[in-house]
Amino acid sequence: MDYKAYIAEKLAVDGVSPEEILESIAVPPDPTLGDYALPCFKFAKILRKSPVAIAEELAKRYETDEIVSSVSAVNGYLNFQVDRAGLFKNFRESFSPLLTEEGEKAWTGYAAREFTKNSDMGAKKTVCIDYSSVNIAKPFHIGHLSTTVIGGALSRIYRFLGYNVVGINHLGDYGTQFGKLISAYKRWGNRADVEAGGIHAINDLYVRFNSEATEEMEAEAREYFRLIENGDREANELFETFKSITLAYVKKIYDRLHVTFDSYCGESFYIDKIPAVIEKLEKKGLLVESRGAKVVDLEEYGMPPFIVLRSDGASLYATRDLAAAFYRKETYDFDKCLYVVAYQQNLHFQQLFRVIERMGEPWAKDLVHVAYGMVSLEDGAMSTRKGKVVWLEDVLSRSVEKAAAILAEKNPDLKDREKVAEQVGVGAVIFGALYNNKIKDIVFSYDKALNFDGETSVYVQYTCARAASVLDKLGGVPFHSGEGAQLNEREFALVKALAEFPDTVRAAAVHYEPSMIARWCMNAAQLFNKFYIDCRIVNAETEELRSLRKTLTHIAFSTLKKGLGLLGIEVPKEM
RNA sequence: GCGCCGUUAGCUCAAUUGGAUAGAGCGUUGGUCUACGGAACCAAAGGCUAGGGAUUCGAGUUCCUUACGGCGCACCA
Repeated sequence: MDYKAYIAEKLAVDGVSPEEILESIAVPPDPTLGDYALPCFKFAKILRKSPVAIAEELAKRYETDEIVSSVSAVNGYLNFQVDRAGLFKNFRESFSPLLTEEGEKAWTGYAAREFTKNSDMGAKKTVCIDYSSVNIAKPFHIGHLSTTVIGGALSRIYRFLGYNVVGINHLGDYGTQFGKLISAYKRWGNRADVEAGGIHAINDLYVRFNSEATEEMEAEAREYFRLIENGDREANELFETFKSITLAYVKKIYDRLHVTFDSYCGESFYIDKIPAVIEKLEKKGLLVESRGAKVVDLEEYGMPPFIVLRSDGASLYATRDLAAAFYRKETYDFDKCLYVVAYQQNLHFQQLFRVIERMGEPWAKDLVHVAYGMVSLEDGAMSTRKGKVVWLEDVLSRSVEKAAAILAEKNPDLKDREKVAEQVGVGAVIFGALYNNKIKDIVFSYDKALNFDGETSVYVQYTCARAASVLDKLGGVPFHSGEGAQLNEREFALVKALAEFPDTVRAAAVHYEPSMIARWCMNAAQLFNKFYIDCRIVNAETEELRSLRKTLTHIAFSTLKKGLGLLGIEVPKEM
């Protein structure tokens, strides 16, 4: 039920289009004013009457019914009160798949009726999401968290909306740093140490190379990189070893964060696809020589030139991104391609998109840089070389340890304690990374990352555990039919918040902003707790009330669980 | 120097396309347990939305400007 559309349909203002009326309908800040409102100020000029008079006149003309129960004019606003029984009926109807099916099946049914129809989103459209994009031979530090969890959340959100999602991990697997690594390995490393020490042993070799490198060693590194490129067997075997160690390592982290990828095509994958792109650029006459390099001029956009080939003829990161964009368009025929990369690279992506636009590709408009803020430490920027770095695995394990300790104290008899500690501890880290607008910079501190108080996933999970516990006790109580329900303030507020779930999911997708879902979870959980404190559920005064509240509790539990699930956070039944 | 982004309560942050009295959490102070999980709930205090100007019936939100902070600006990724 779209209340705004329903209200707008019954309103007519001379000289104002129905669309404009619909667009103007808003939600009042204070629910006691009404559920929806039409500000009449902008009509004043057209009608040459005061907004107050217009609102009063419209109020007089509007006929209330079983859907909109009352209308009032207040200070130039036309306020509408929705009939509560009717609201509950609609609410119950839209969430009905959750009452008849279980688990994923229920949500498939829900998505089919809520998202797929009457919408230009979803259905059969493909969205590519480039995120996480780890570097081979480098451990996962706290700076990689945002792209991974934002990208992971967007993947789930778009999939829920009915899109075909292609998650791409654009591996950093190409460049002279791998020559350096091989050089360092040959100098100081051996197979046994690397296999035992894993990714950190490899990283140590790389760090050592950088701190001790001489002219001669640099030359050697360049030679090793050349060997990799030319297909030298030993060099490539070594590289593959480093790659497989890295992938096995990040896989464990991805499992804990609940993110998955459909493609691990990294930079090296695009090397042989570069010539075709260069040719295309040349055909369009876009490639010009400047200071020995081949560039695309972007002066008309007020941007520095986009360097395609270095003066020695080698490709750059940007070249590979260009080739990757074409490859993805050809392979997946995406409707949208997202790059979840820190705002540091704003200019790079603006340039990339403009170059593709200048090449005459209409899909240039479908490329989106989903930029997010940077992470620093309390004493300044992170630096791998100076050892000023926070590894994600340490953050996760400390958070899980803390969760385990609290569980041991609060719920010593809990079964699956380890599993629950993992869900709570990892959840808190993910939620912390997704709760604020993504563009905000983050100063990392363990205090904040491991915070379980206040606006955290732990609060939402606890809310769910309470709800689940109540639902257990309600066993055979049937769900409410939806007819003639009387709602008190607490119930009404909760219903309204839960009913906003689909709009929130859509908005999160439109704005590429998972925090909107995190905020929704928090708000809904708060309202559930208020409801829970004030309203008896198991021992409700009447059968009717008991089934009404069970229905509310069930939908609240399921939706909160789904909301957190979209963010990559699991919900234990008990904690 | 040029460009992009940010600045909201003591702290960390919210605030649909411009809408009514700018909201949460943490911290502080004071309350609520013989009802379903106190990791909870209720209440109080706390604001010239960085400064100035403009547009508008109306601006935290749009435009201009200043300050402060972050990021970027030719062969790194």
